[in-house]
Amino acid sequence: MKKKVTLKQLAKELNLSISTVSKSLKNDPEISQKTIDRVHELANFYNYKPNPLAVSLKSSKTHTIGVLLPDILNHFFAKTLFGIEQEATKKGYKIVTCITNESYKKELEYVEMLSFNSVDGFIVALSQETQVLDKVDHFKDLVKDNIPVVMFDRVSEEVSCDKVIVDDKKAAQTALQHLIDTECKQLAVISTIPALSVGKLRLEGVQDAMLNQNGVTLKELLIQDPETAEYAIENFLKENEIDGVISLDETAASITINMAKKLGYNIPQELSVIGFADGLLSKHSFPKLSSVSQHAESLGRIAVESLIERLEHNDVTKKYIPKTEIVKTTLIHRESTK
Amino acid sequence: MKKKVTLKQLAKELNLSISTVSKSLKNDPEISQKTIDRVHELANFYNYKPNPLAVSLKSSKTHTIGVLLPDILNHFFAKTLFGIEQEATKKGYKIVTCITNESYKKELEYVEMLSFNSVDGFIVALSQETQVLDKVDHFKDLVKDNIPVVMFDRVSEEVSCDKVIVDDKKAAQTALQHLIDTECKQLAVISTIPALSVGKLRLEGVQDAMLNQNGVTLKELLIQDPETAEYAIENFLKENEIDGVISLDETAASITINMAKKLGYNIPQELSVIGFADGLLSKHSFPKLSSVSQHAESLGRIAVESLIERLEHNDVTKKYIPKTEIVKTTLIHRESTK
DNA sequence: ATGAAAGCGCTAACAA
DNA sequence: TTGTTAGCGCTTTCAT
Repeated sequence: MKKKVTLKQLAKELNLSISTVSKSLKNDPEISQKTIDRVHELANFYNYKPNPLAVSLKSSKTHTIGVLLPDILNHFFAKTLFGIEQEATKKGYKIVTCITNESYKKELEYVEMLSFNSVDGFIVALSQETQVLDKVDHFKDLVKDNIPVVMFDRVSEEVSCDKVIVDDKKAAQTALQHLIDTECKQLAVISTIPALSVGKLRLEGVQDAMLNQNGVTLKELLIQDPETAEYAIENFLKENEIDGVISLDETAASITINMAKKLGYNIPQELSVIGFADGLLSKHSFPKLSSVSQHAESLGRIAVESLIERLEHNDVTKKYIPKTEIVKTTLIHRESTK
Repeated sequence: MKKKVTLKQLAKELNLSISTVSKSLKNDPEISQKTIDRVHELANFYNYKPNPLAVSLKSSKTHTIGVLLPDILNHFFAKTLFGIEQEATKKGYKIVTCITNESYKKELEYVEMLSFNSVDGFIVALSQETQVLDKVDHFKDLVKDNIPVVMFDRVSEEVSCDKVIVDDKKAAQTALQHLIDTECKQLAVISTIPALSVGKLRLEGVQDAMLNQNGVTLKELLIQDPETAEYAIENFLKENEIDGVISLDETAASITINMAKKLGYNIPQELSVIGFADGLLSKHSFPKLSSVSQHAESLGRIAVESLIERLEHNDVTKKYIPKTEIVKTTLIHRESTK
């Protein structure tokens, strides 16, 4: 850690007291312009910057945000992190990034570690295990202690905090409708994330969209263990006559395309595929995947905005009313649908 | 930021002085066992944890590492971050992640921002712009100020610090040899990263490997602007008779496979493709890409180990001798080569 | 065996 | 207009 000029040294060199220097640096009107100028000159000369540790210790603010991500190798969360980092930097905040690796225990540990004087607030996407076990007391505690939390994408109903989500249900409906509009009749929905909140919502959306359809059938393939996805999808395609697939996650989408090609399907003429994907796979698959974009970067940006809003303008006298922002999805028509 | 029990409060409740409590918590032998026990009991009861800000202010150590990454959307760096985060957490360090977005200016700003009392050391992969401009004074300054820096993957010769790299040159040779061993005669090397240090090394490796070959030809396609890659590669494949491609980066590899299929090539029977790739694309392409794995996670882990070694055991009396670790690559034979 | 006091660098109420 | 002082929470030296 680099040691630098302190107020003390400036004060000594200028024959002033520390507090005068401190005030001058803030252009306090009770200091004479002449002194202010002298101080600024020397401060610039030494490239003085206040020691953030001391400022934090004094003010009980770290200007740091704790970011909890389930999986950085997932392109969606990588994009999200990108958005978070950009926006946080722009607003003068640092971020401490923690990767929970889908583990409840790690998530808990990180929250405990950071909540003690390390960060001003949290931005979180819940780990899979946390969602499955539905144990969110660690976040409830934060809220109780008045530490702002913003959840995004993978959220929990039970925690009363700001949330930023995508309208997964509606997006799934739109995607399914797109298949139907392009003359697909024998549909299938494939998911490798049936346990996640977003996975459930998307599935619901698909099921809802089927309610008012005539002459269209829907089969479901829900895969619990992603390791077995390739095998499961290949078999599924062999054993069922399908002309349109909606994949609820990027892995499912990518494997579906590849297996379909392997089995000799012509895409999209014989089989349309549409997927939820914000990643590279949709762009680099062949044919390129038509997909529902979740605007990951925006999600991250908005999460930061909400958090900083709470951090800097939270009126303690008022009742805390959590708000949920819903980011619109976009249907991107590429080459895998008609 | 959560406020918690302080030494002061414990001291008051126990009718002891602050310093006695502090010492007890450290099991200082000059304190009676009885007192030590009393203190520990109350401390546990309140789940006391020392305020990291105060400790840092006092010790001039933050136990935080600044991580500078050019691009988090690049799967290689995401993996690298994963390794860094894991190892750092294991060793009790936090990381502050900054994404330079391949920009020299952002890199410079981040270094300035973090080097003042925010982090103990840096782990860096240089931004593309920094490498192109070859402006690395900001890192030289850090080294001069005795702030440990570890560079990985994208490194600079001019900065005398620890480095962790992959033997890109040798890896490229091995990859090319693999093509030759499997009867490819009309080779091509394709790159979308000719400006990066790693891009250059890999190209050199390929060129070197050609020196002793008979009856084998090599064509080169170096693409400066990734946006044009698709078009460039498609044309290149149309206009040249090629039976083996080595792609120096994942984008090139993925596009090559897709364009080749589009043009009706049978992979790997008519055209073998091997690439540098640590990402999803190699696993999700079809056929699956044979590739050189760079062991991104290990790279990250080793970088953290080196840095912490410097941080905690650096003997200031000794001369600083920077060391470079070379991580072995592995050839992963999947389906795109014979 | 325990405690007082100084100091890390800063802010801010109060004094001069 | 400038300076003194106390305090944020902790460590550590030096009394007691």
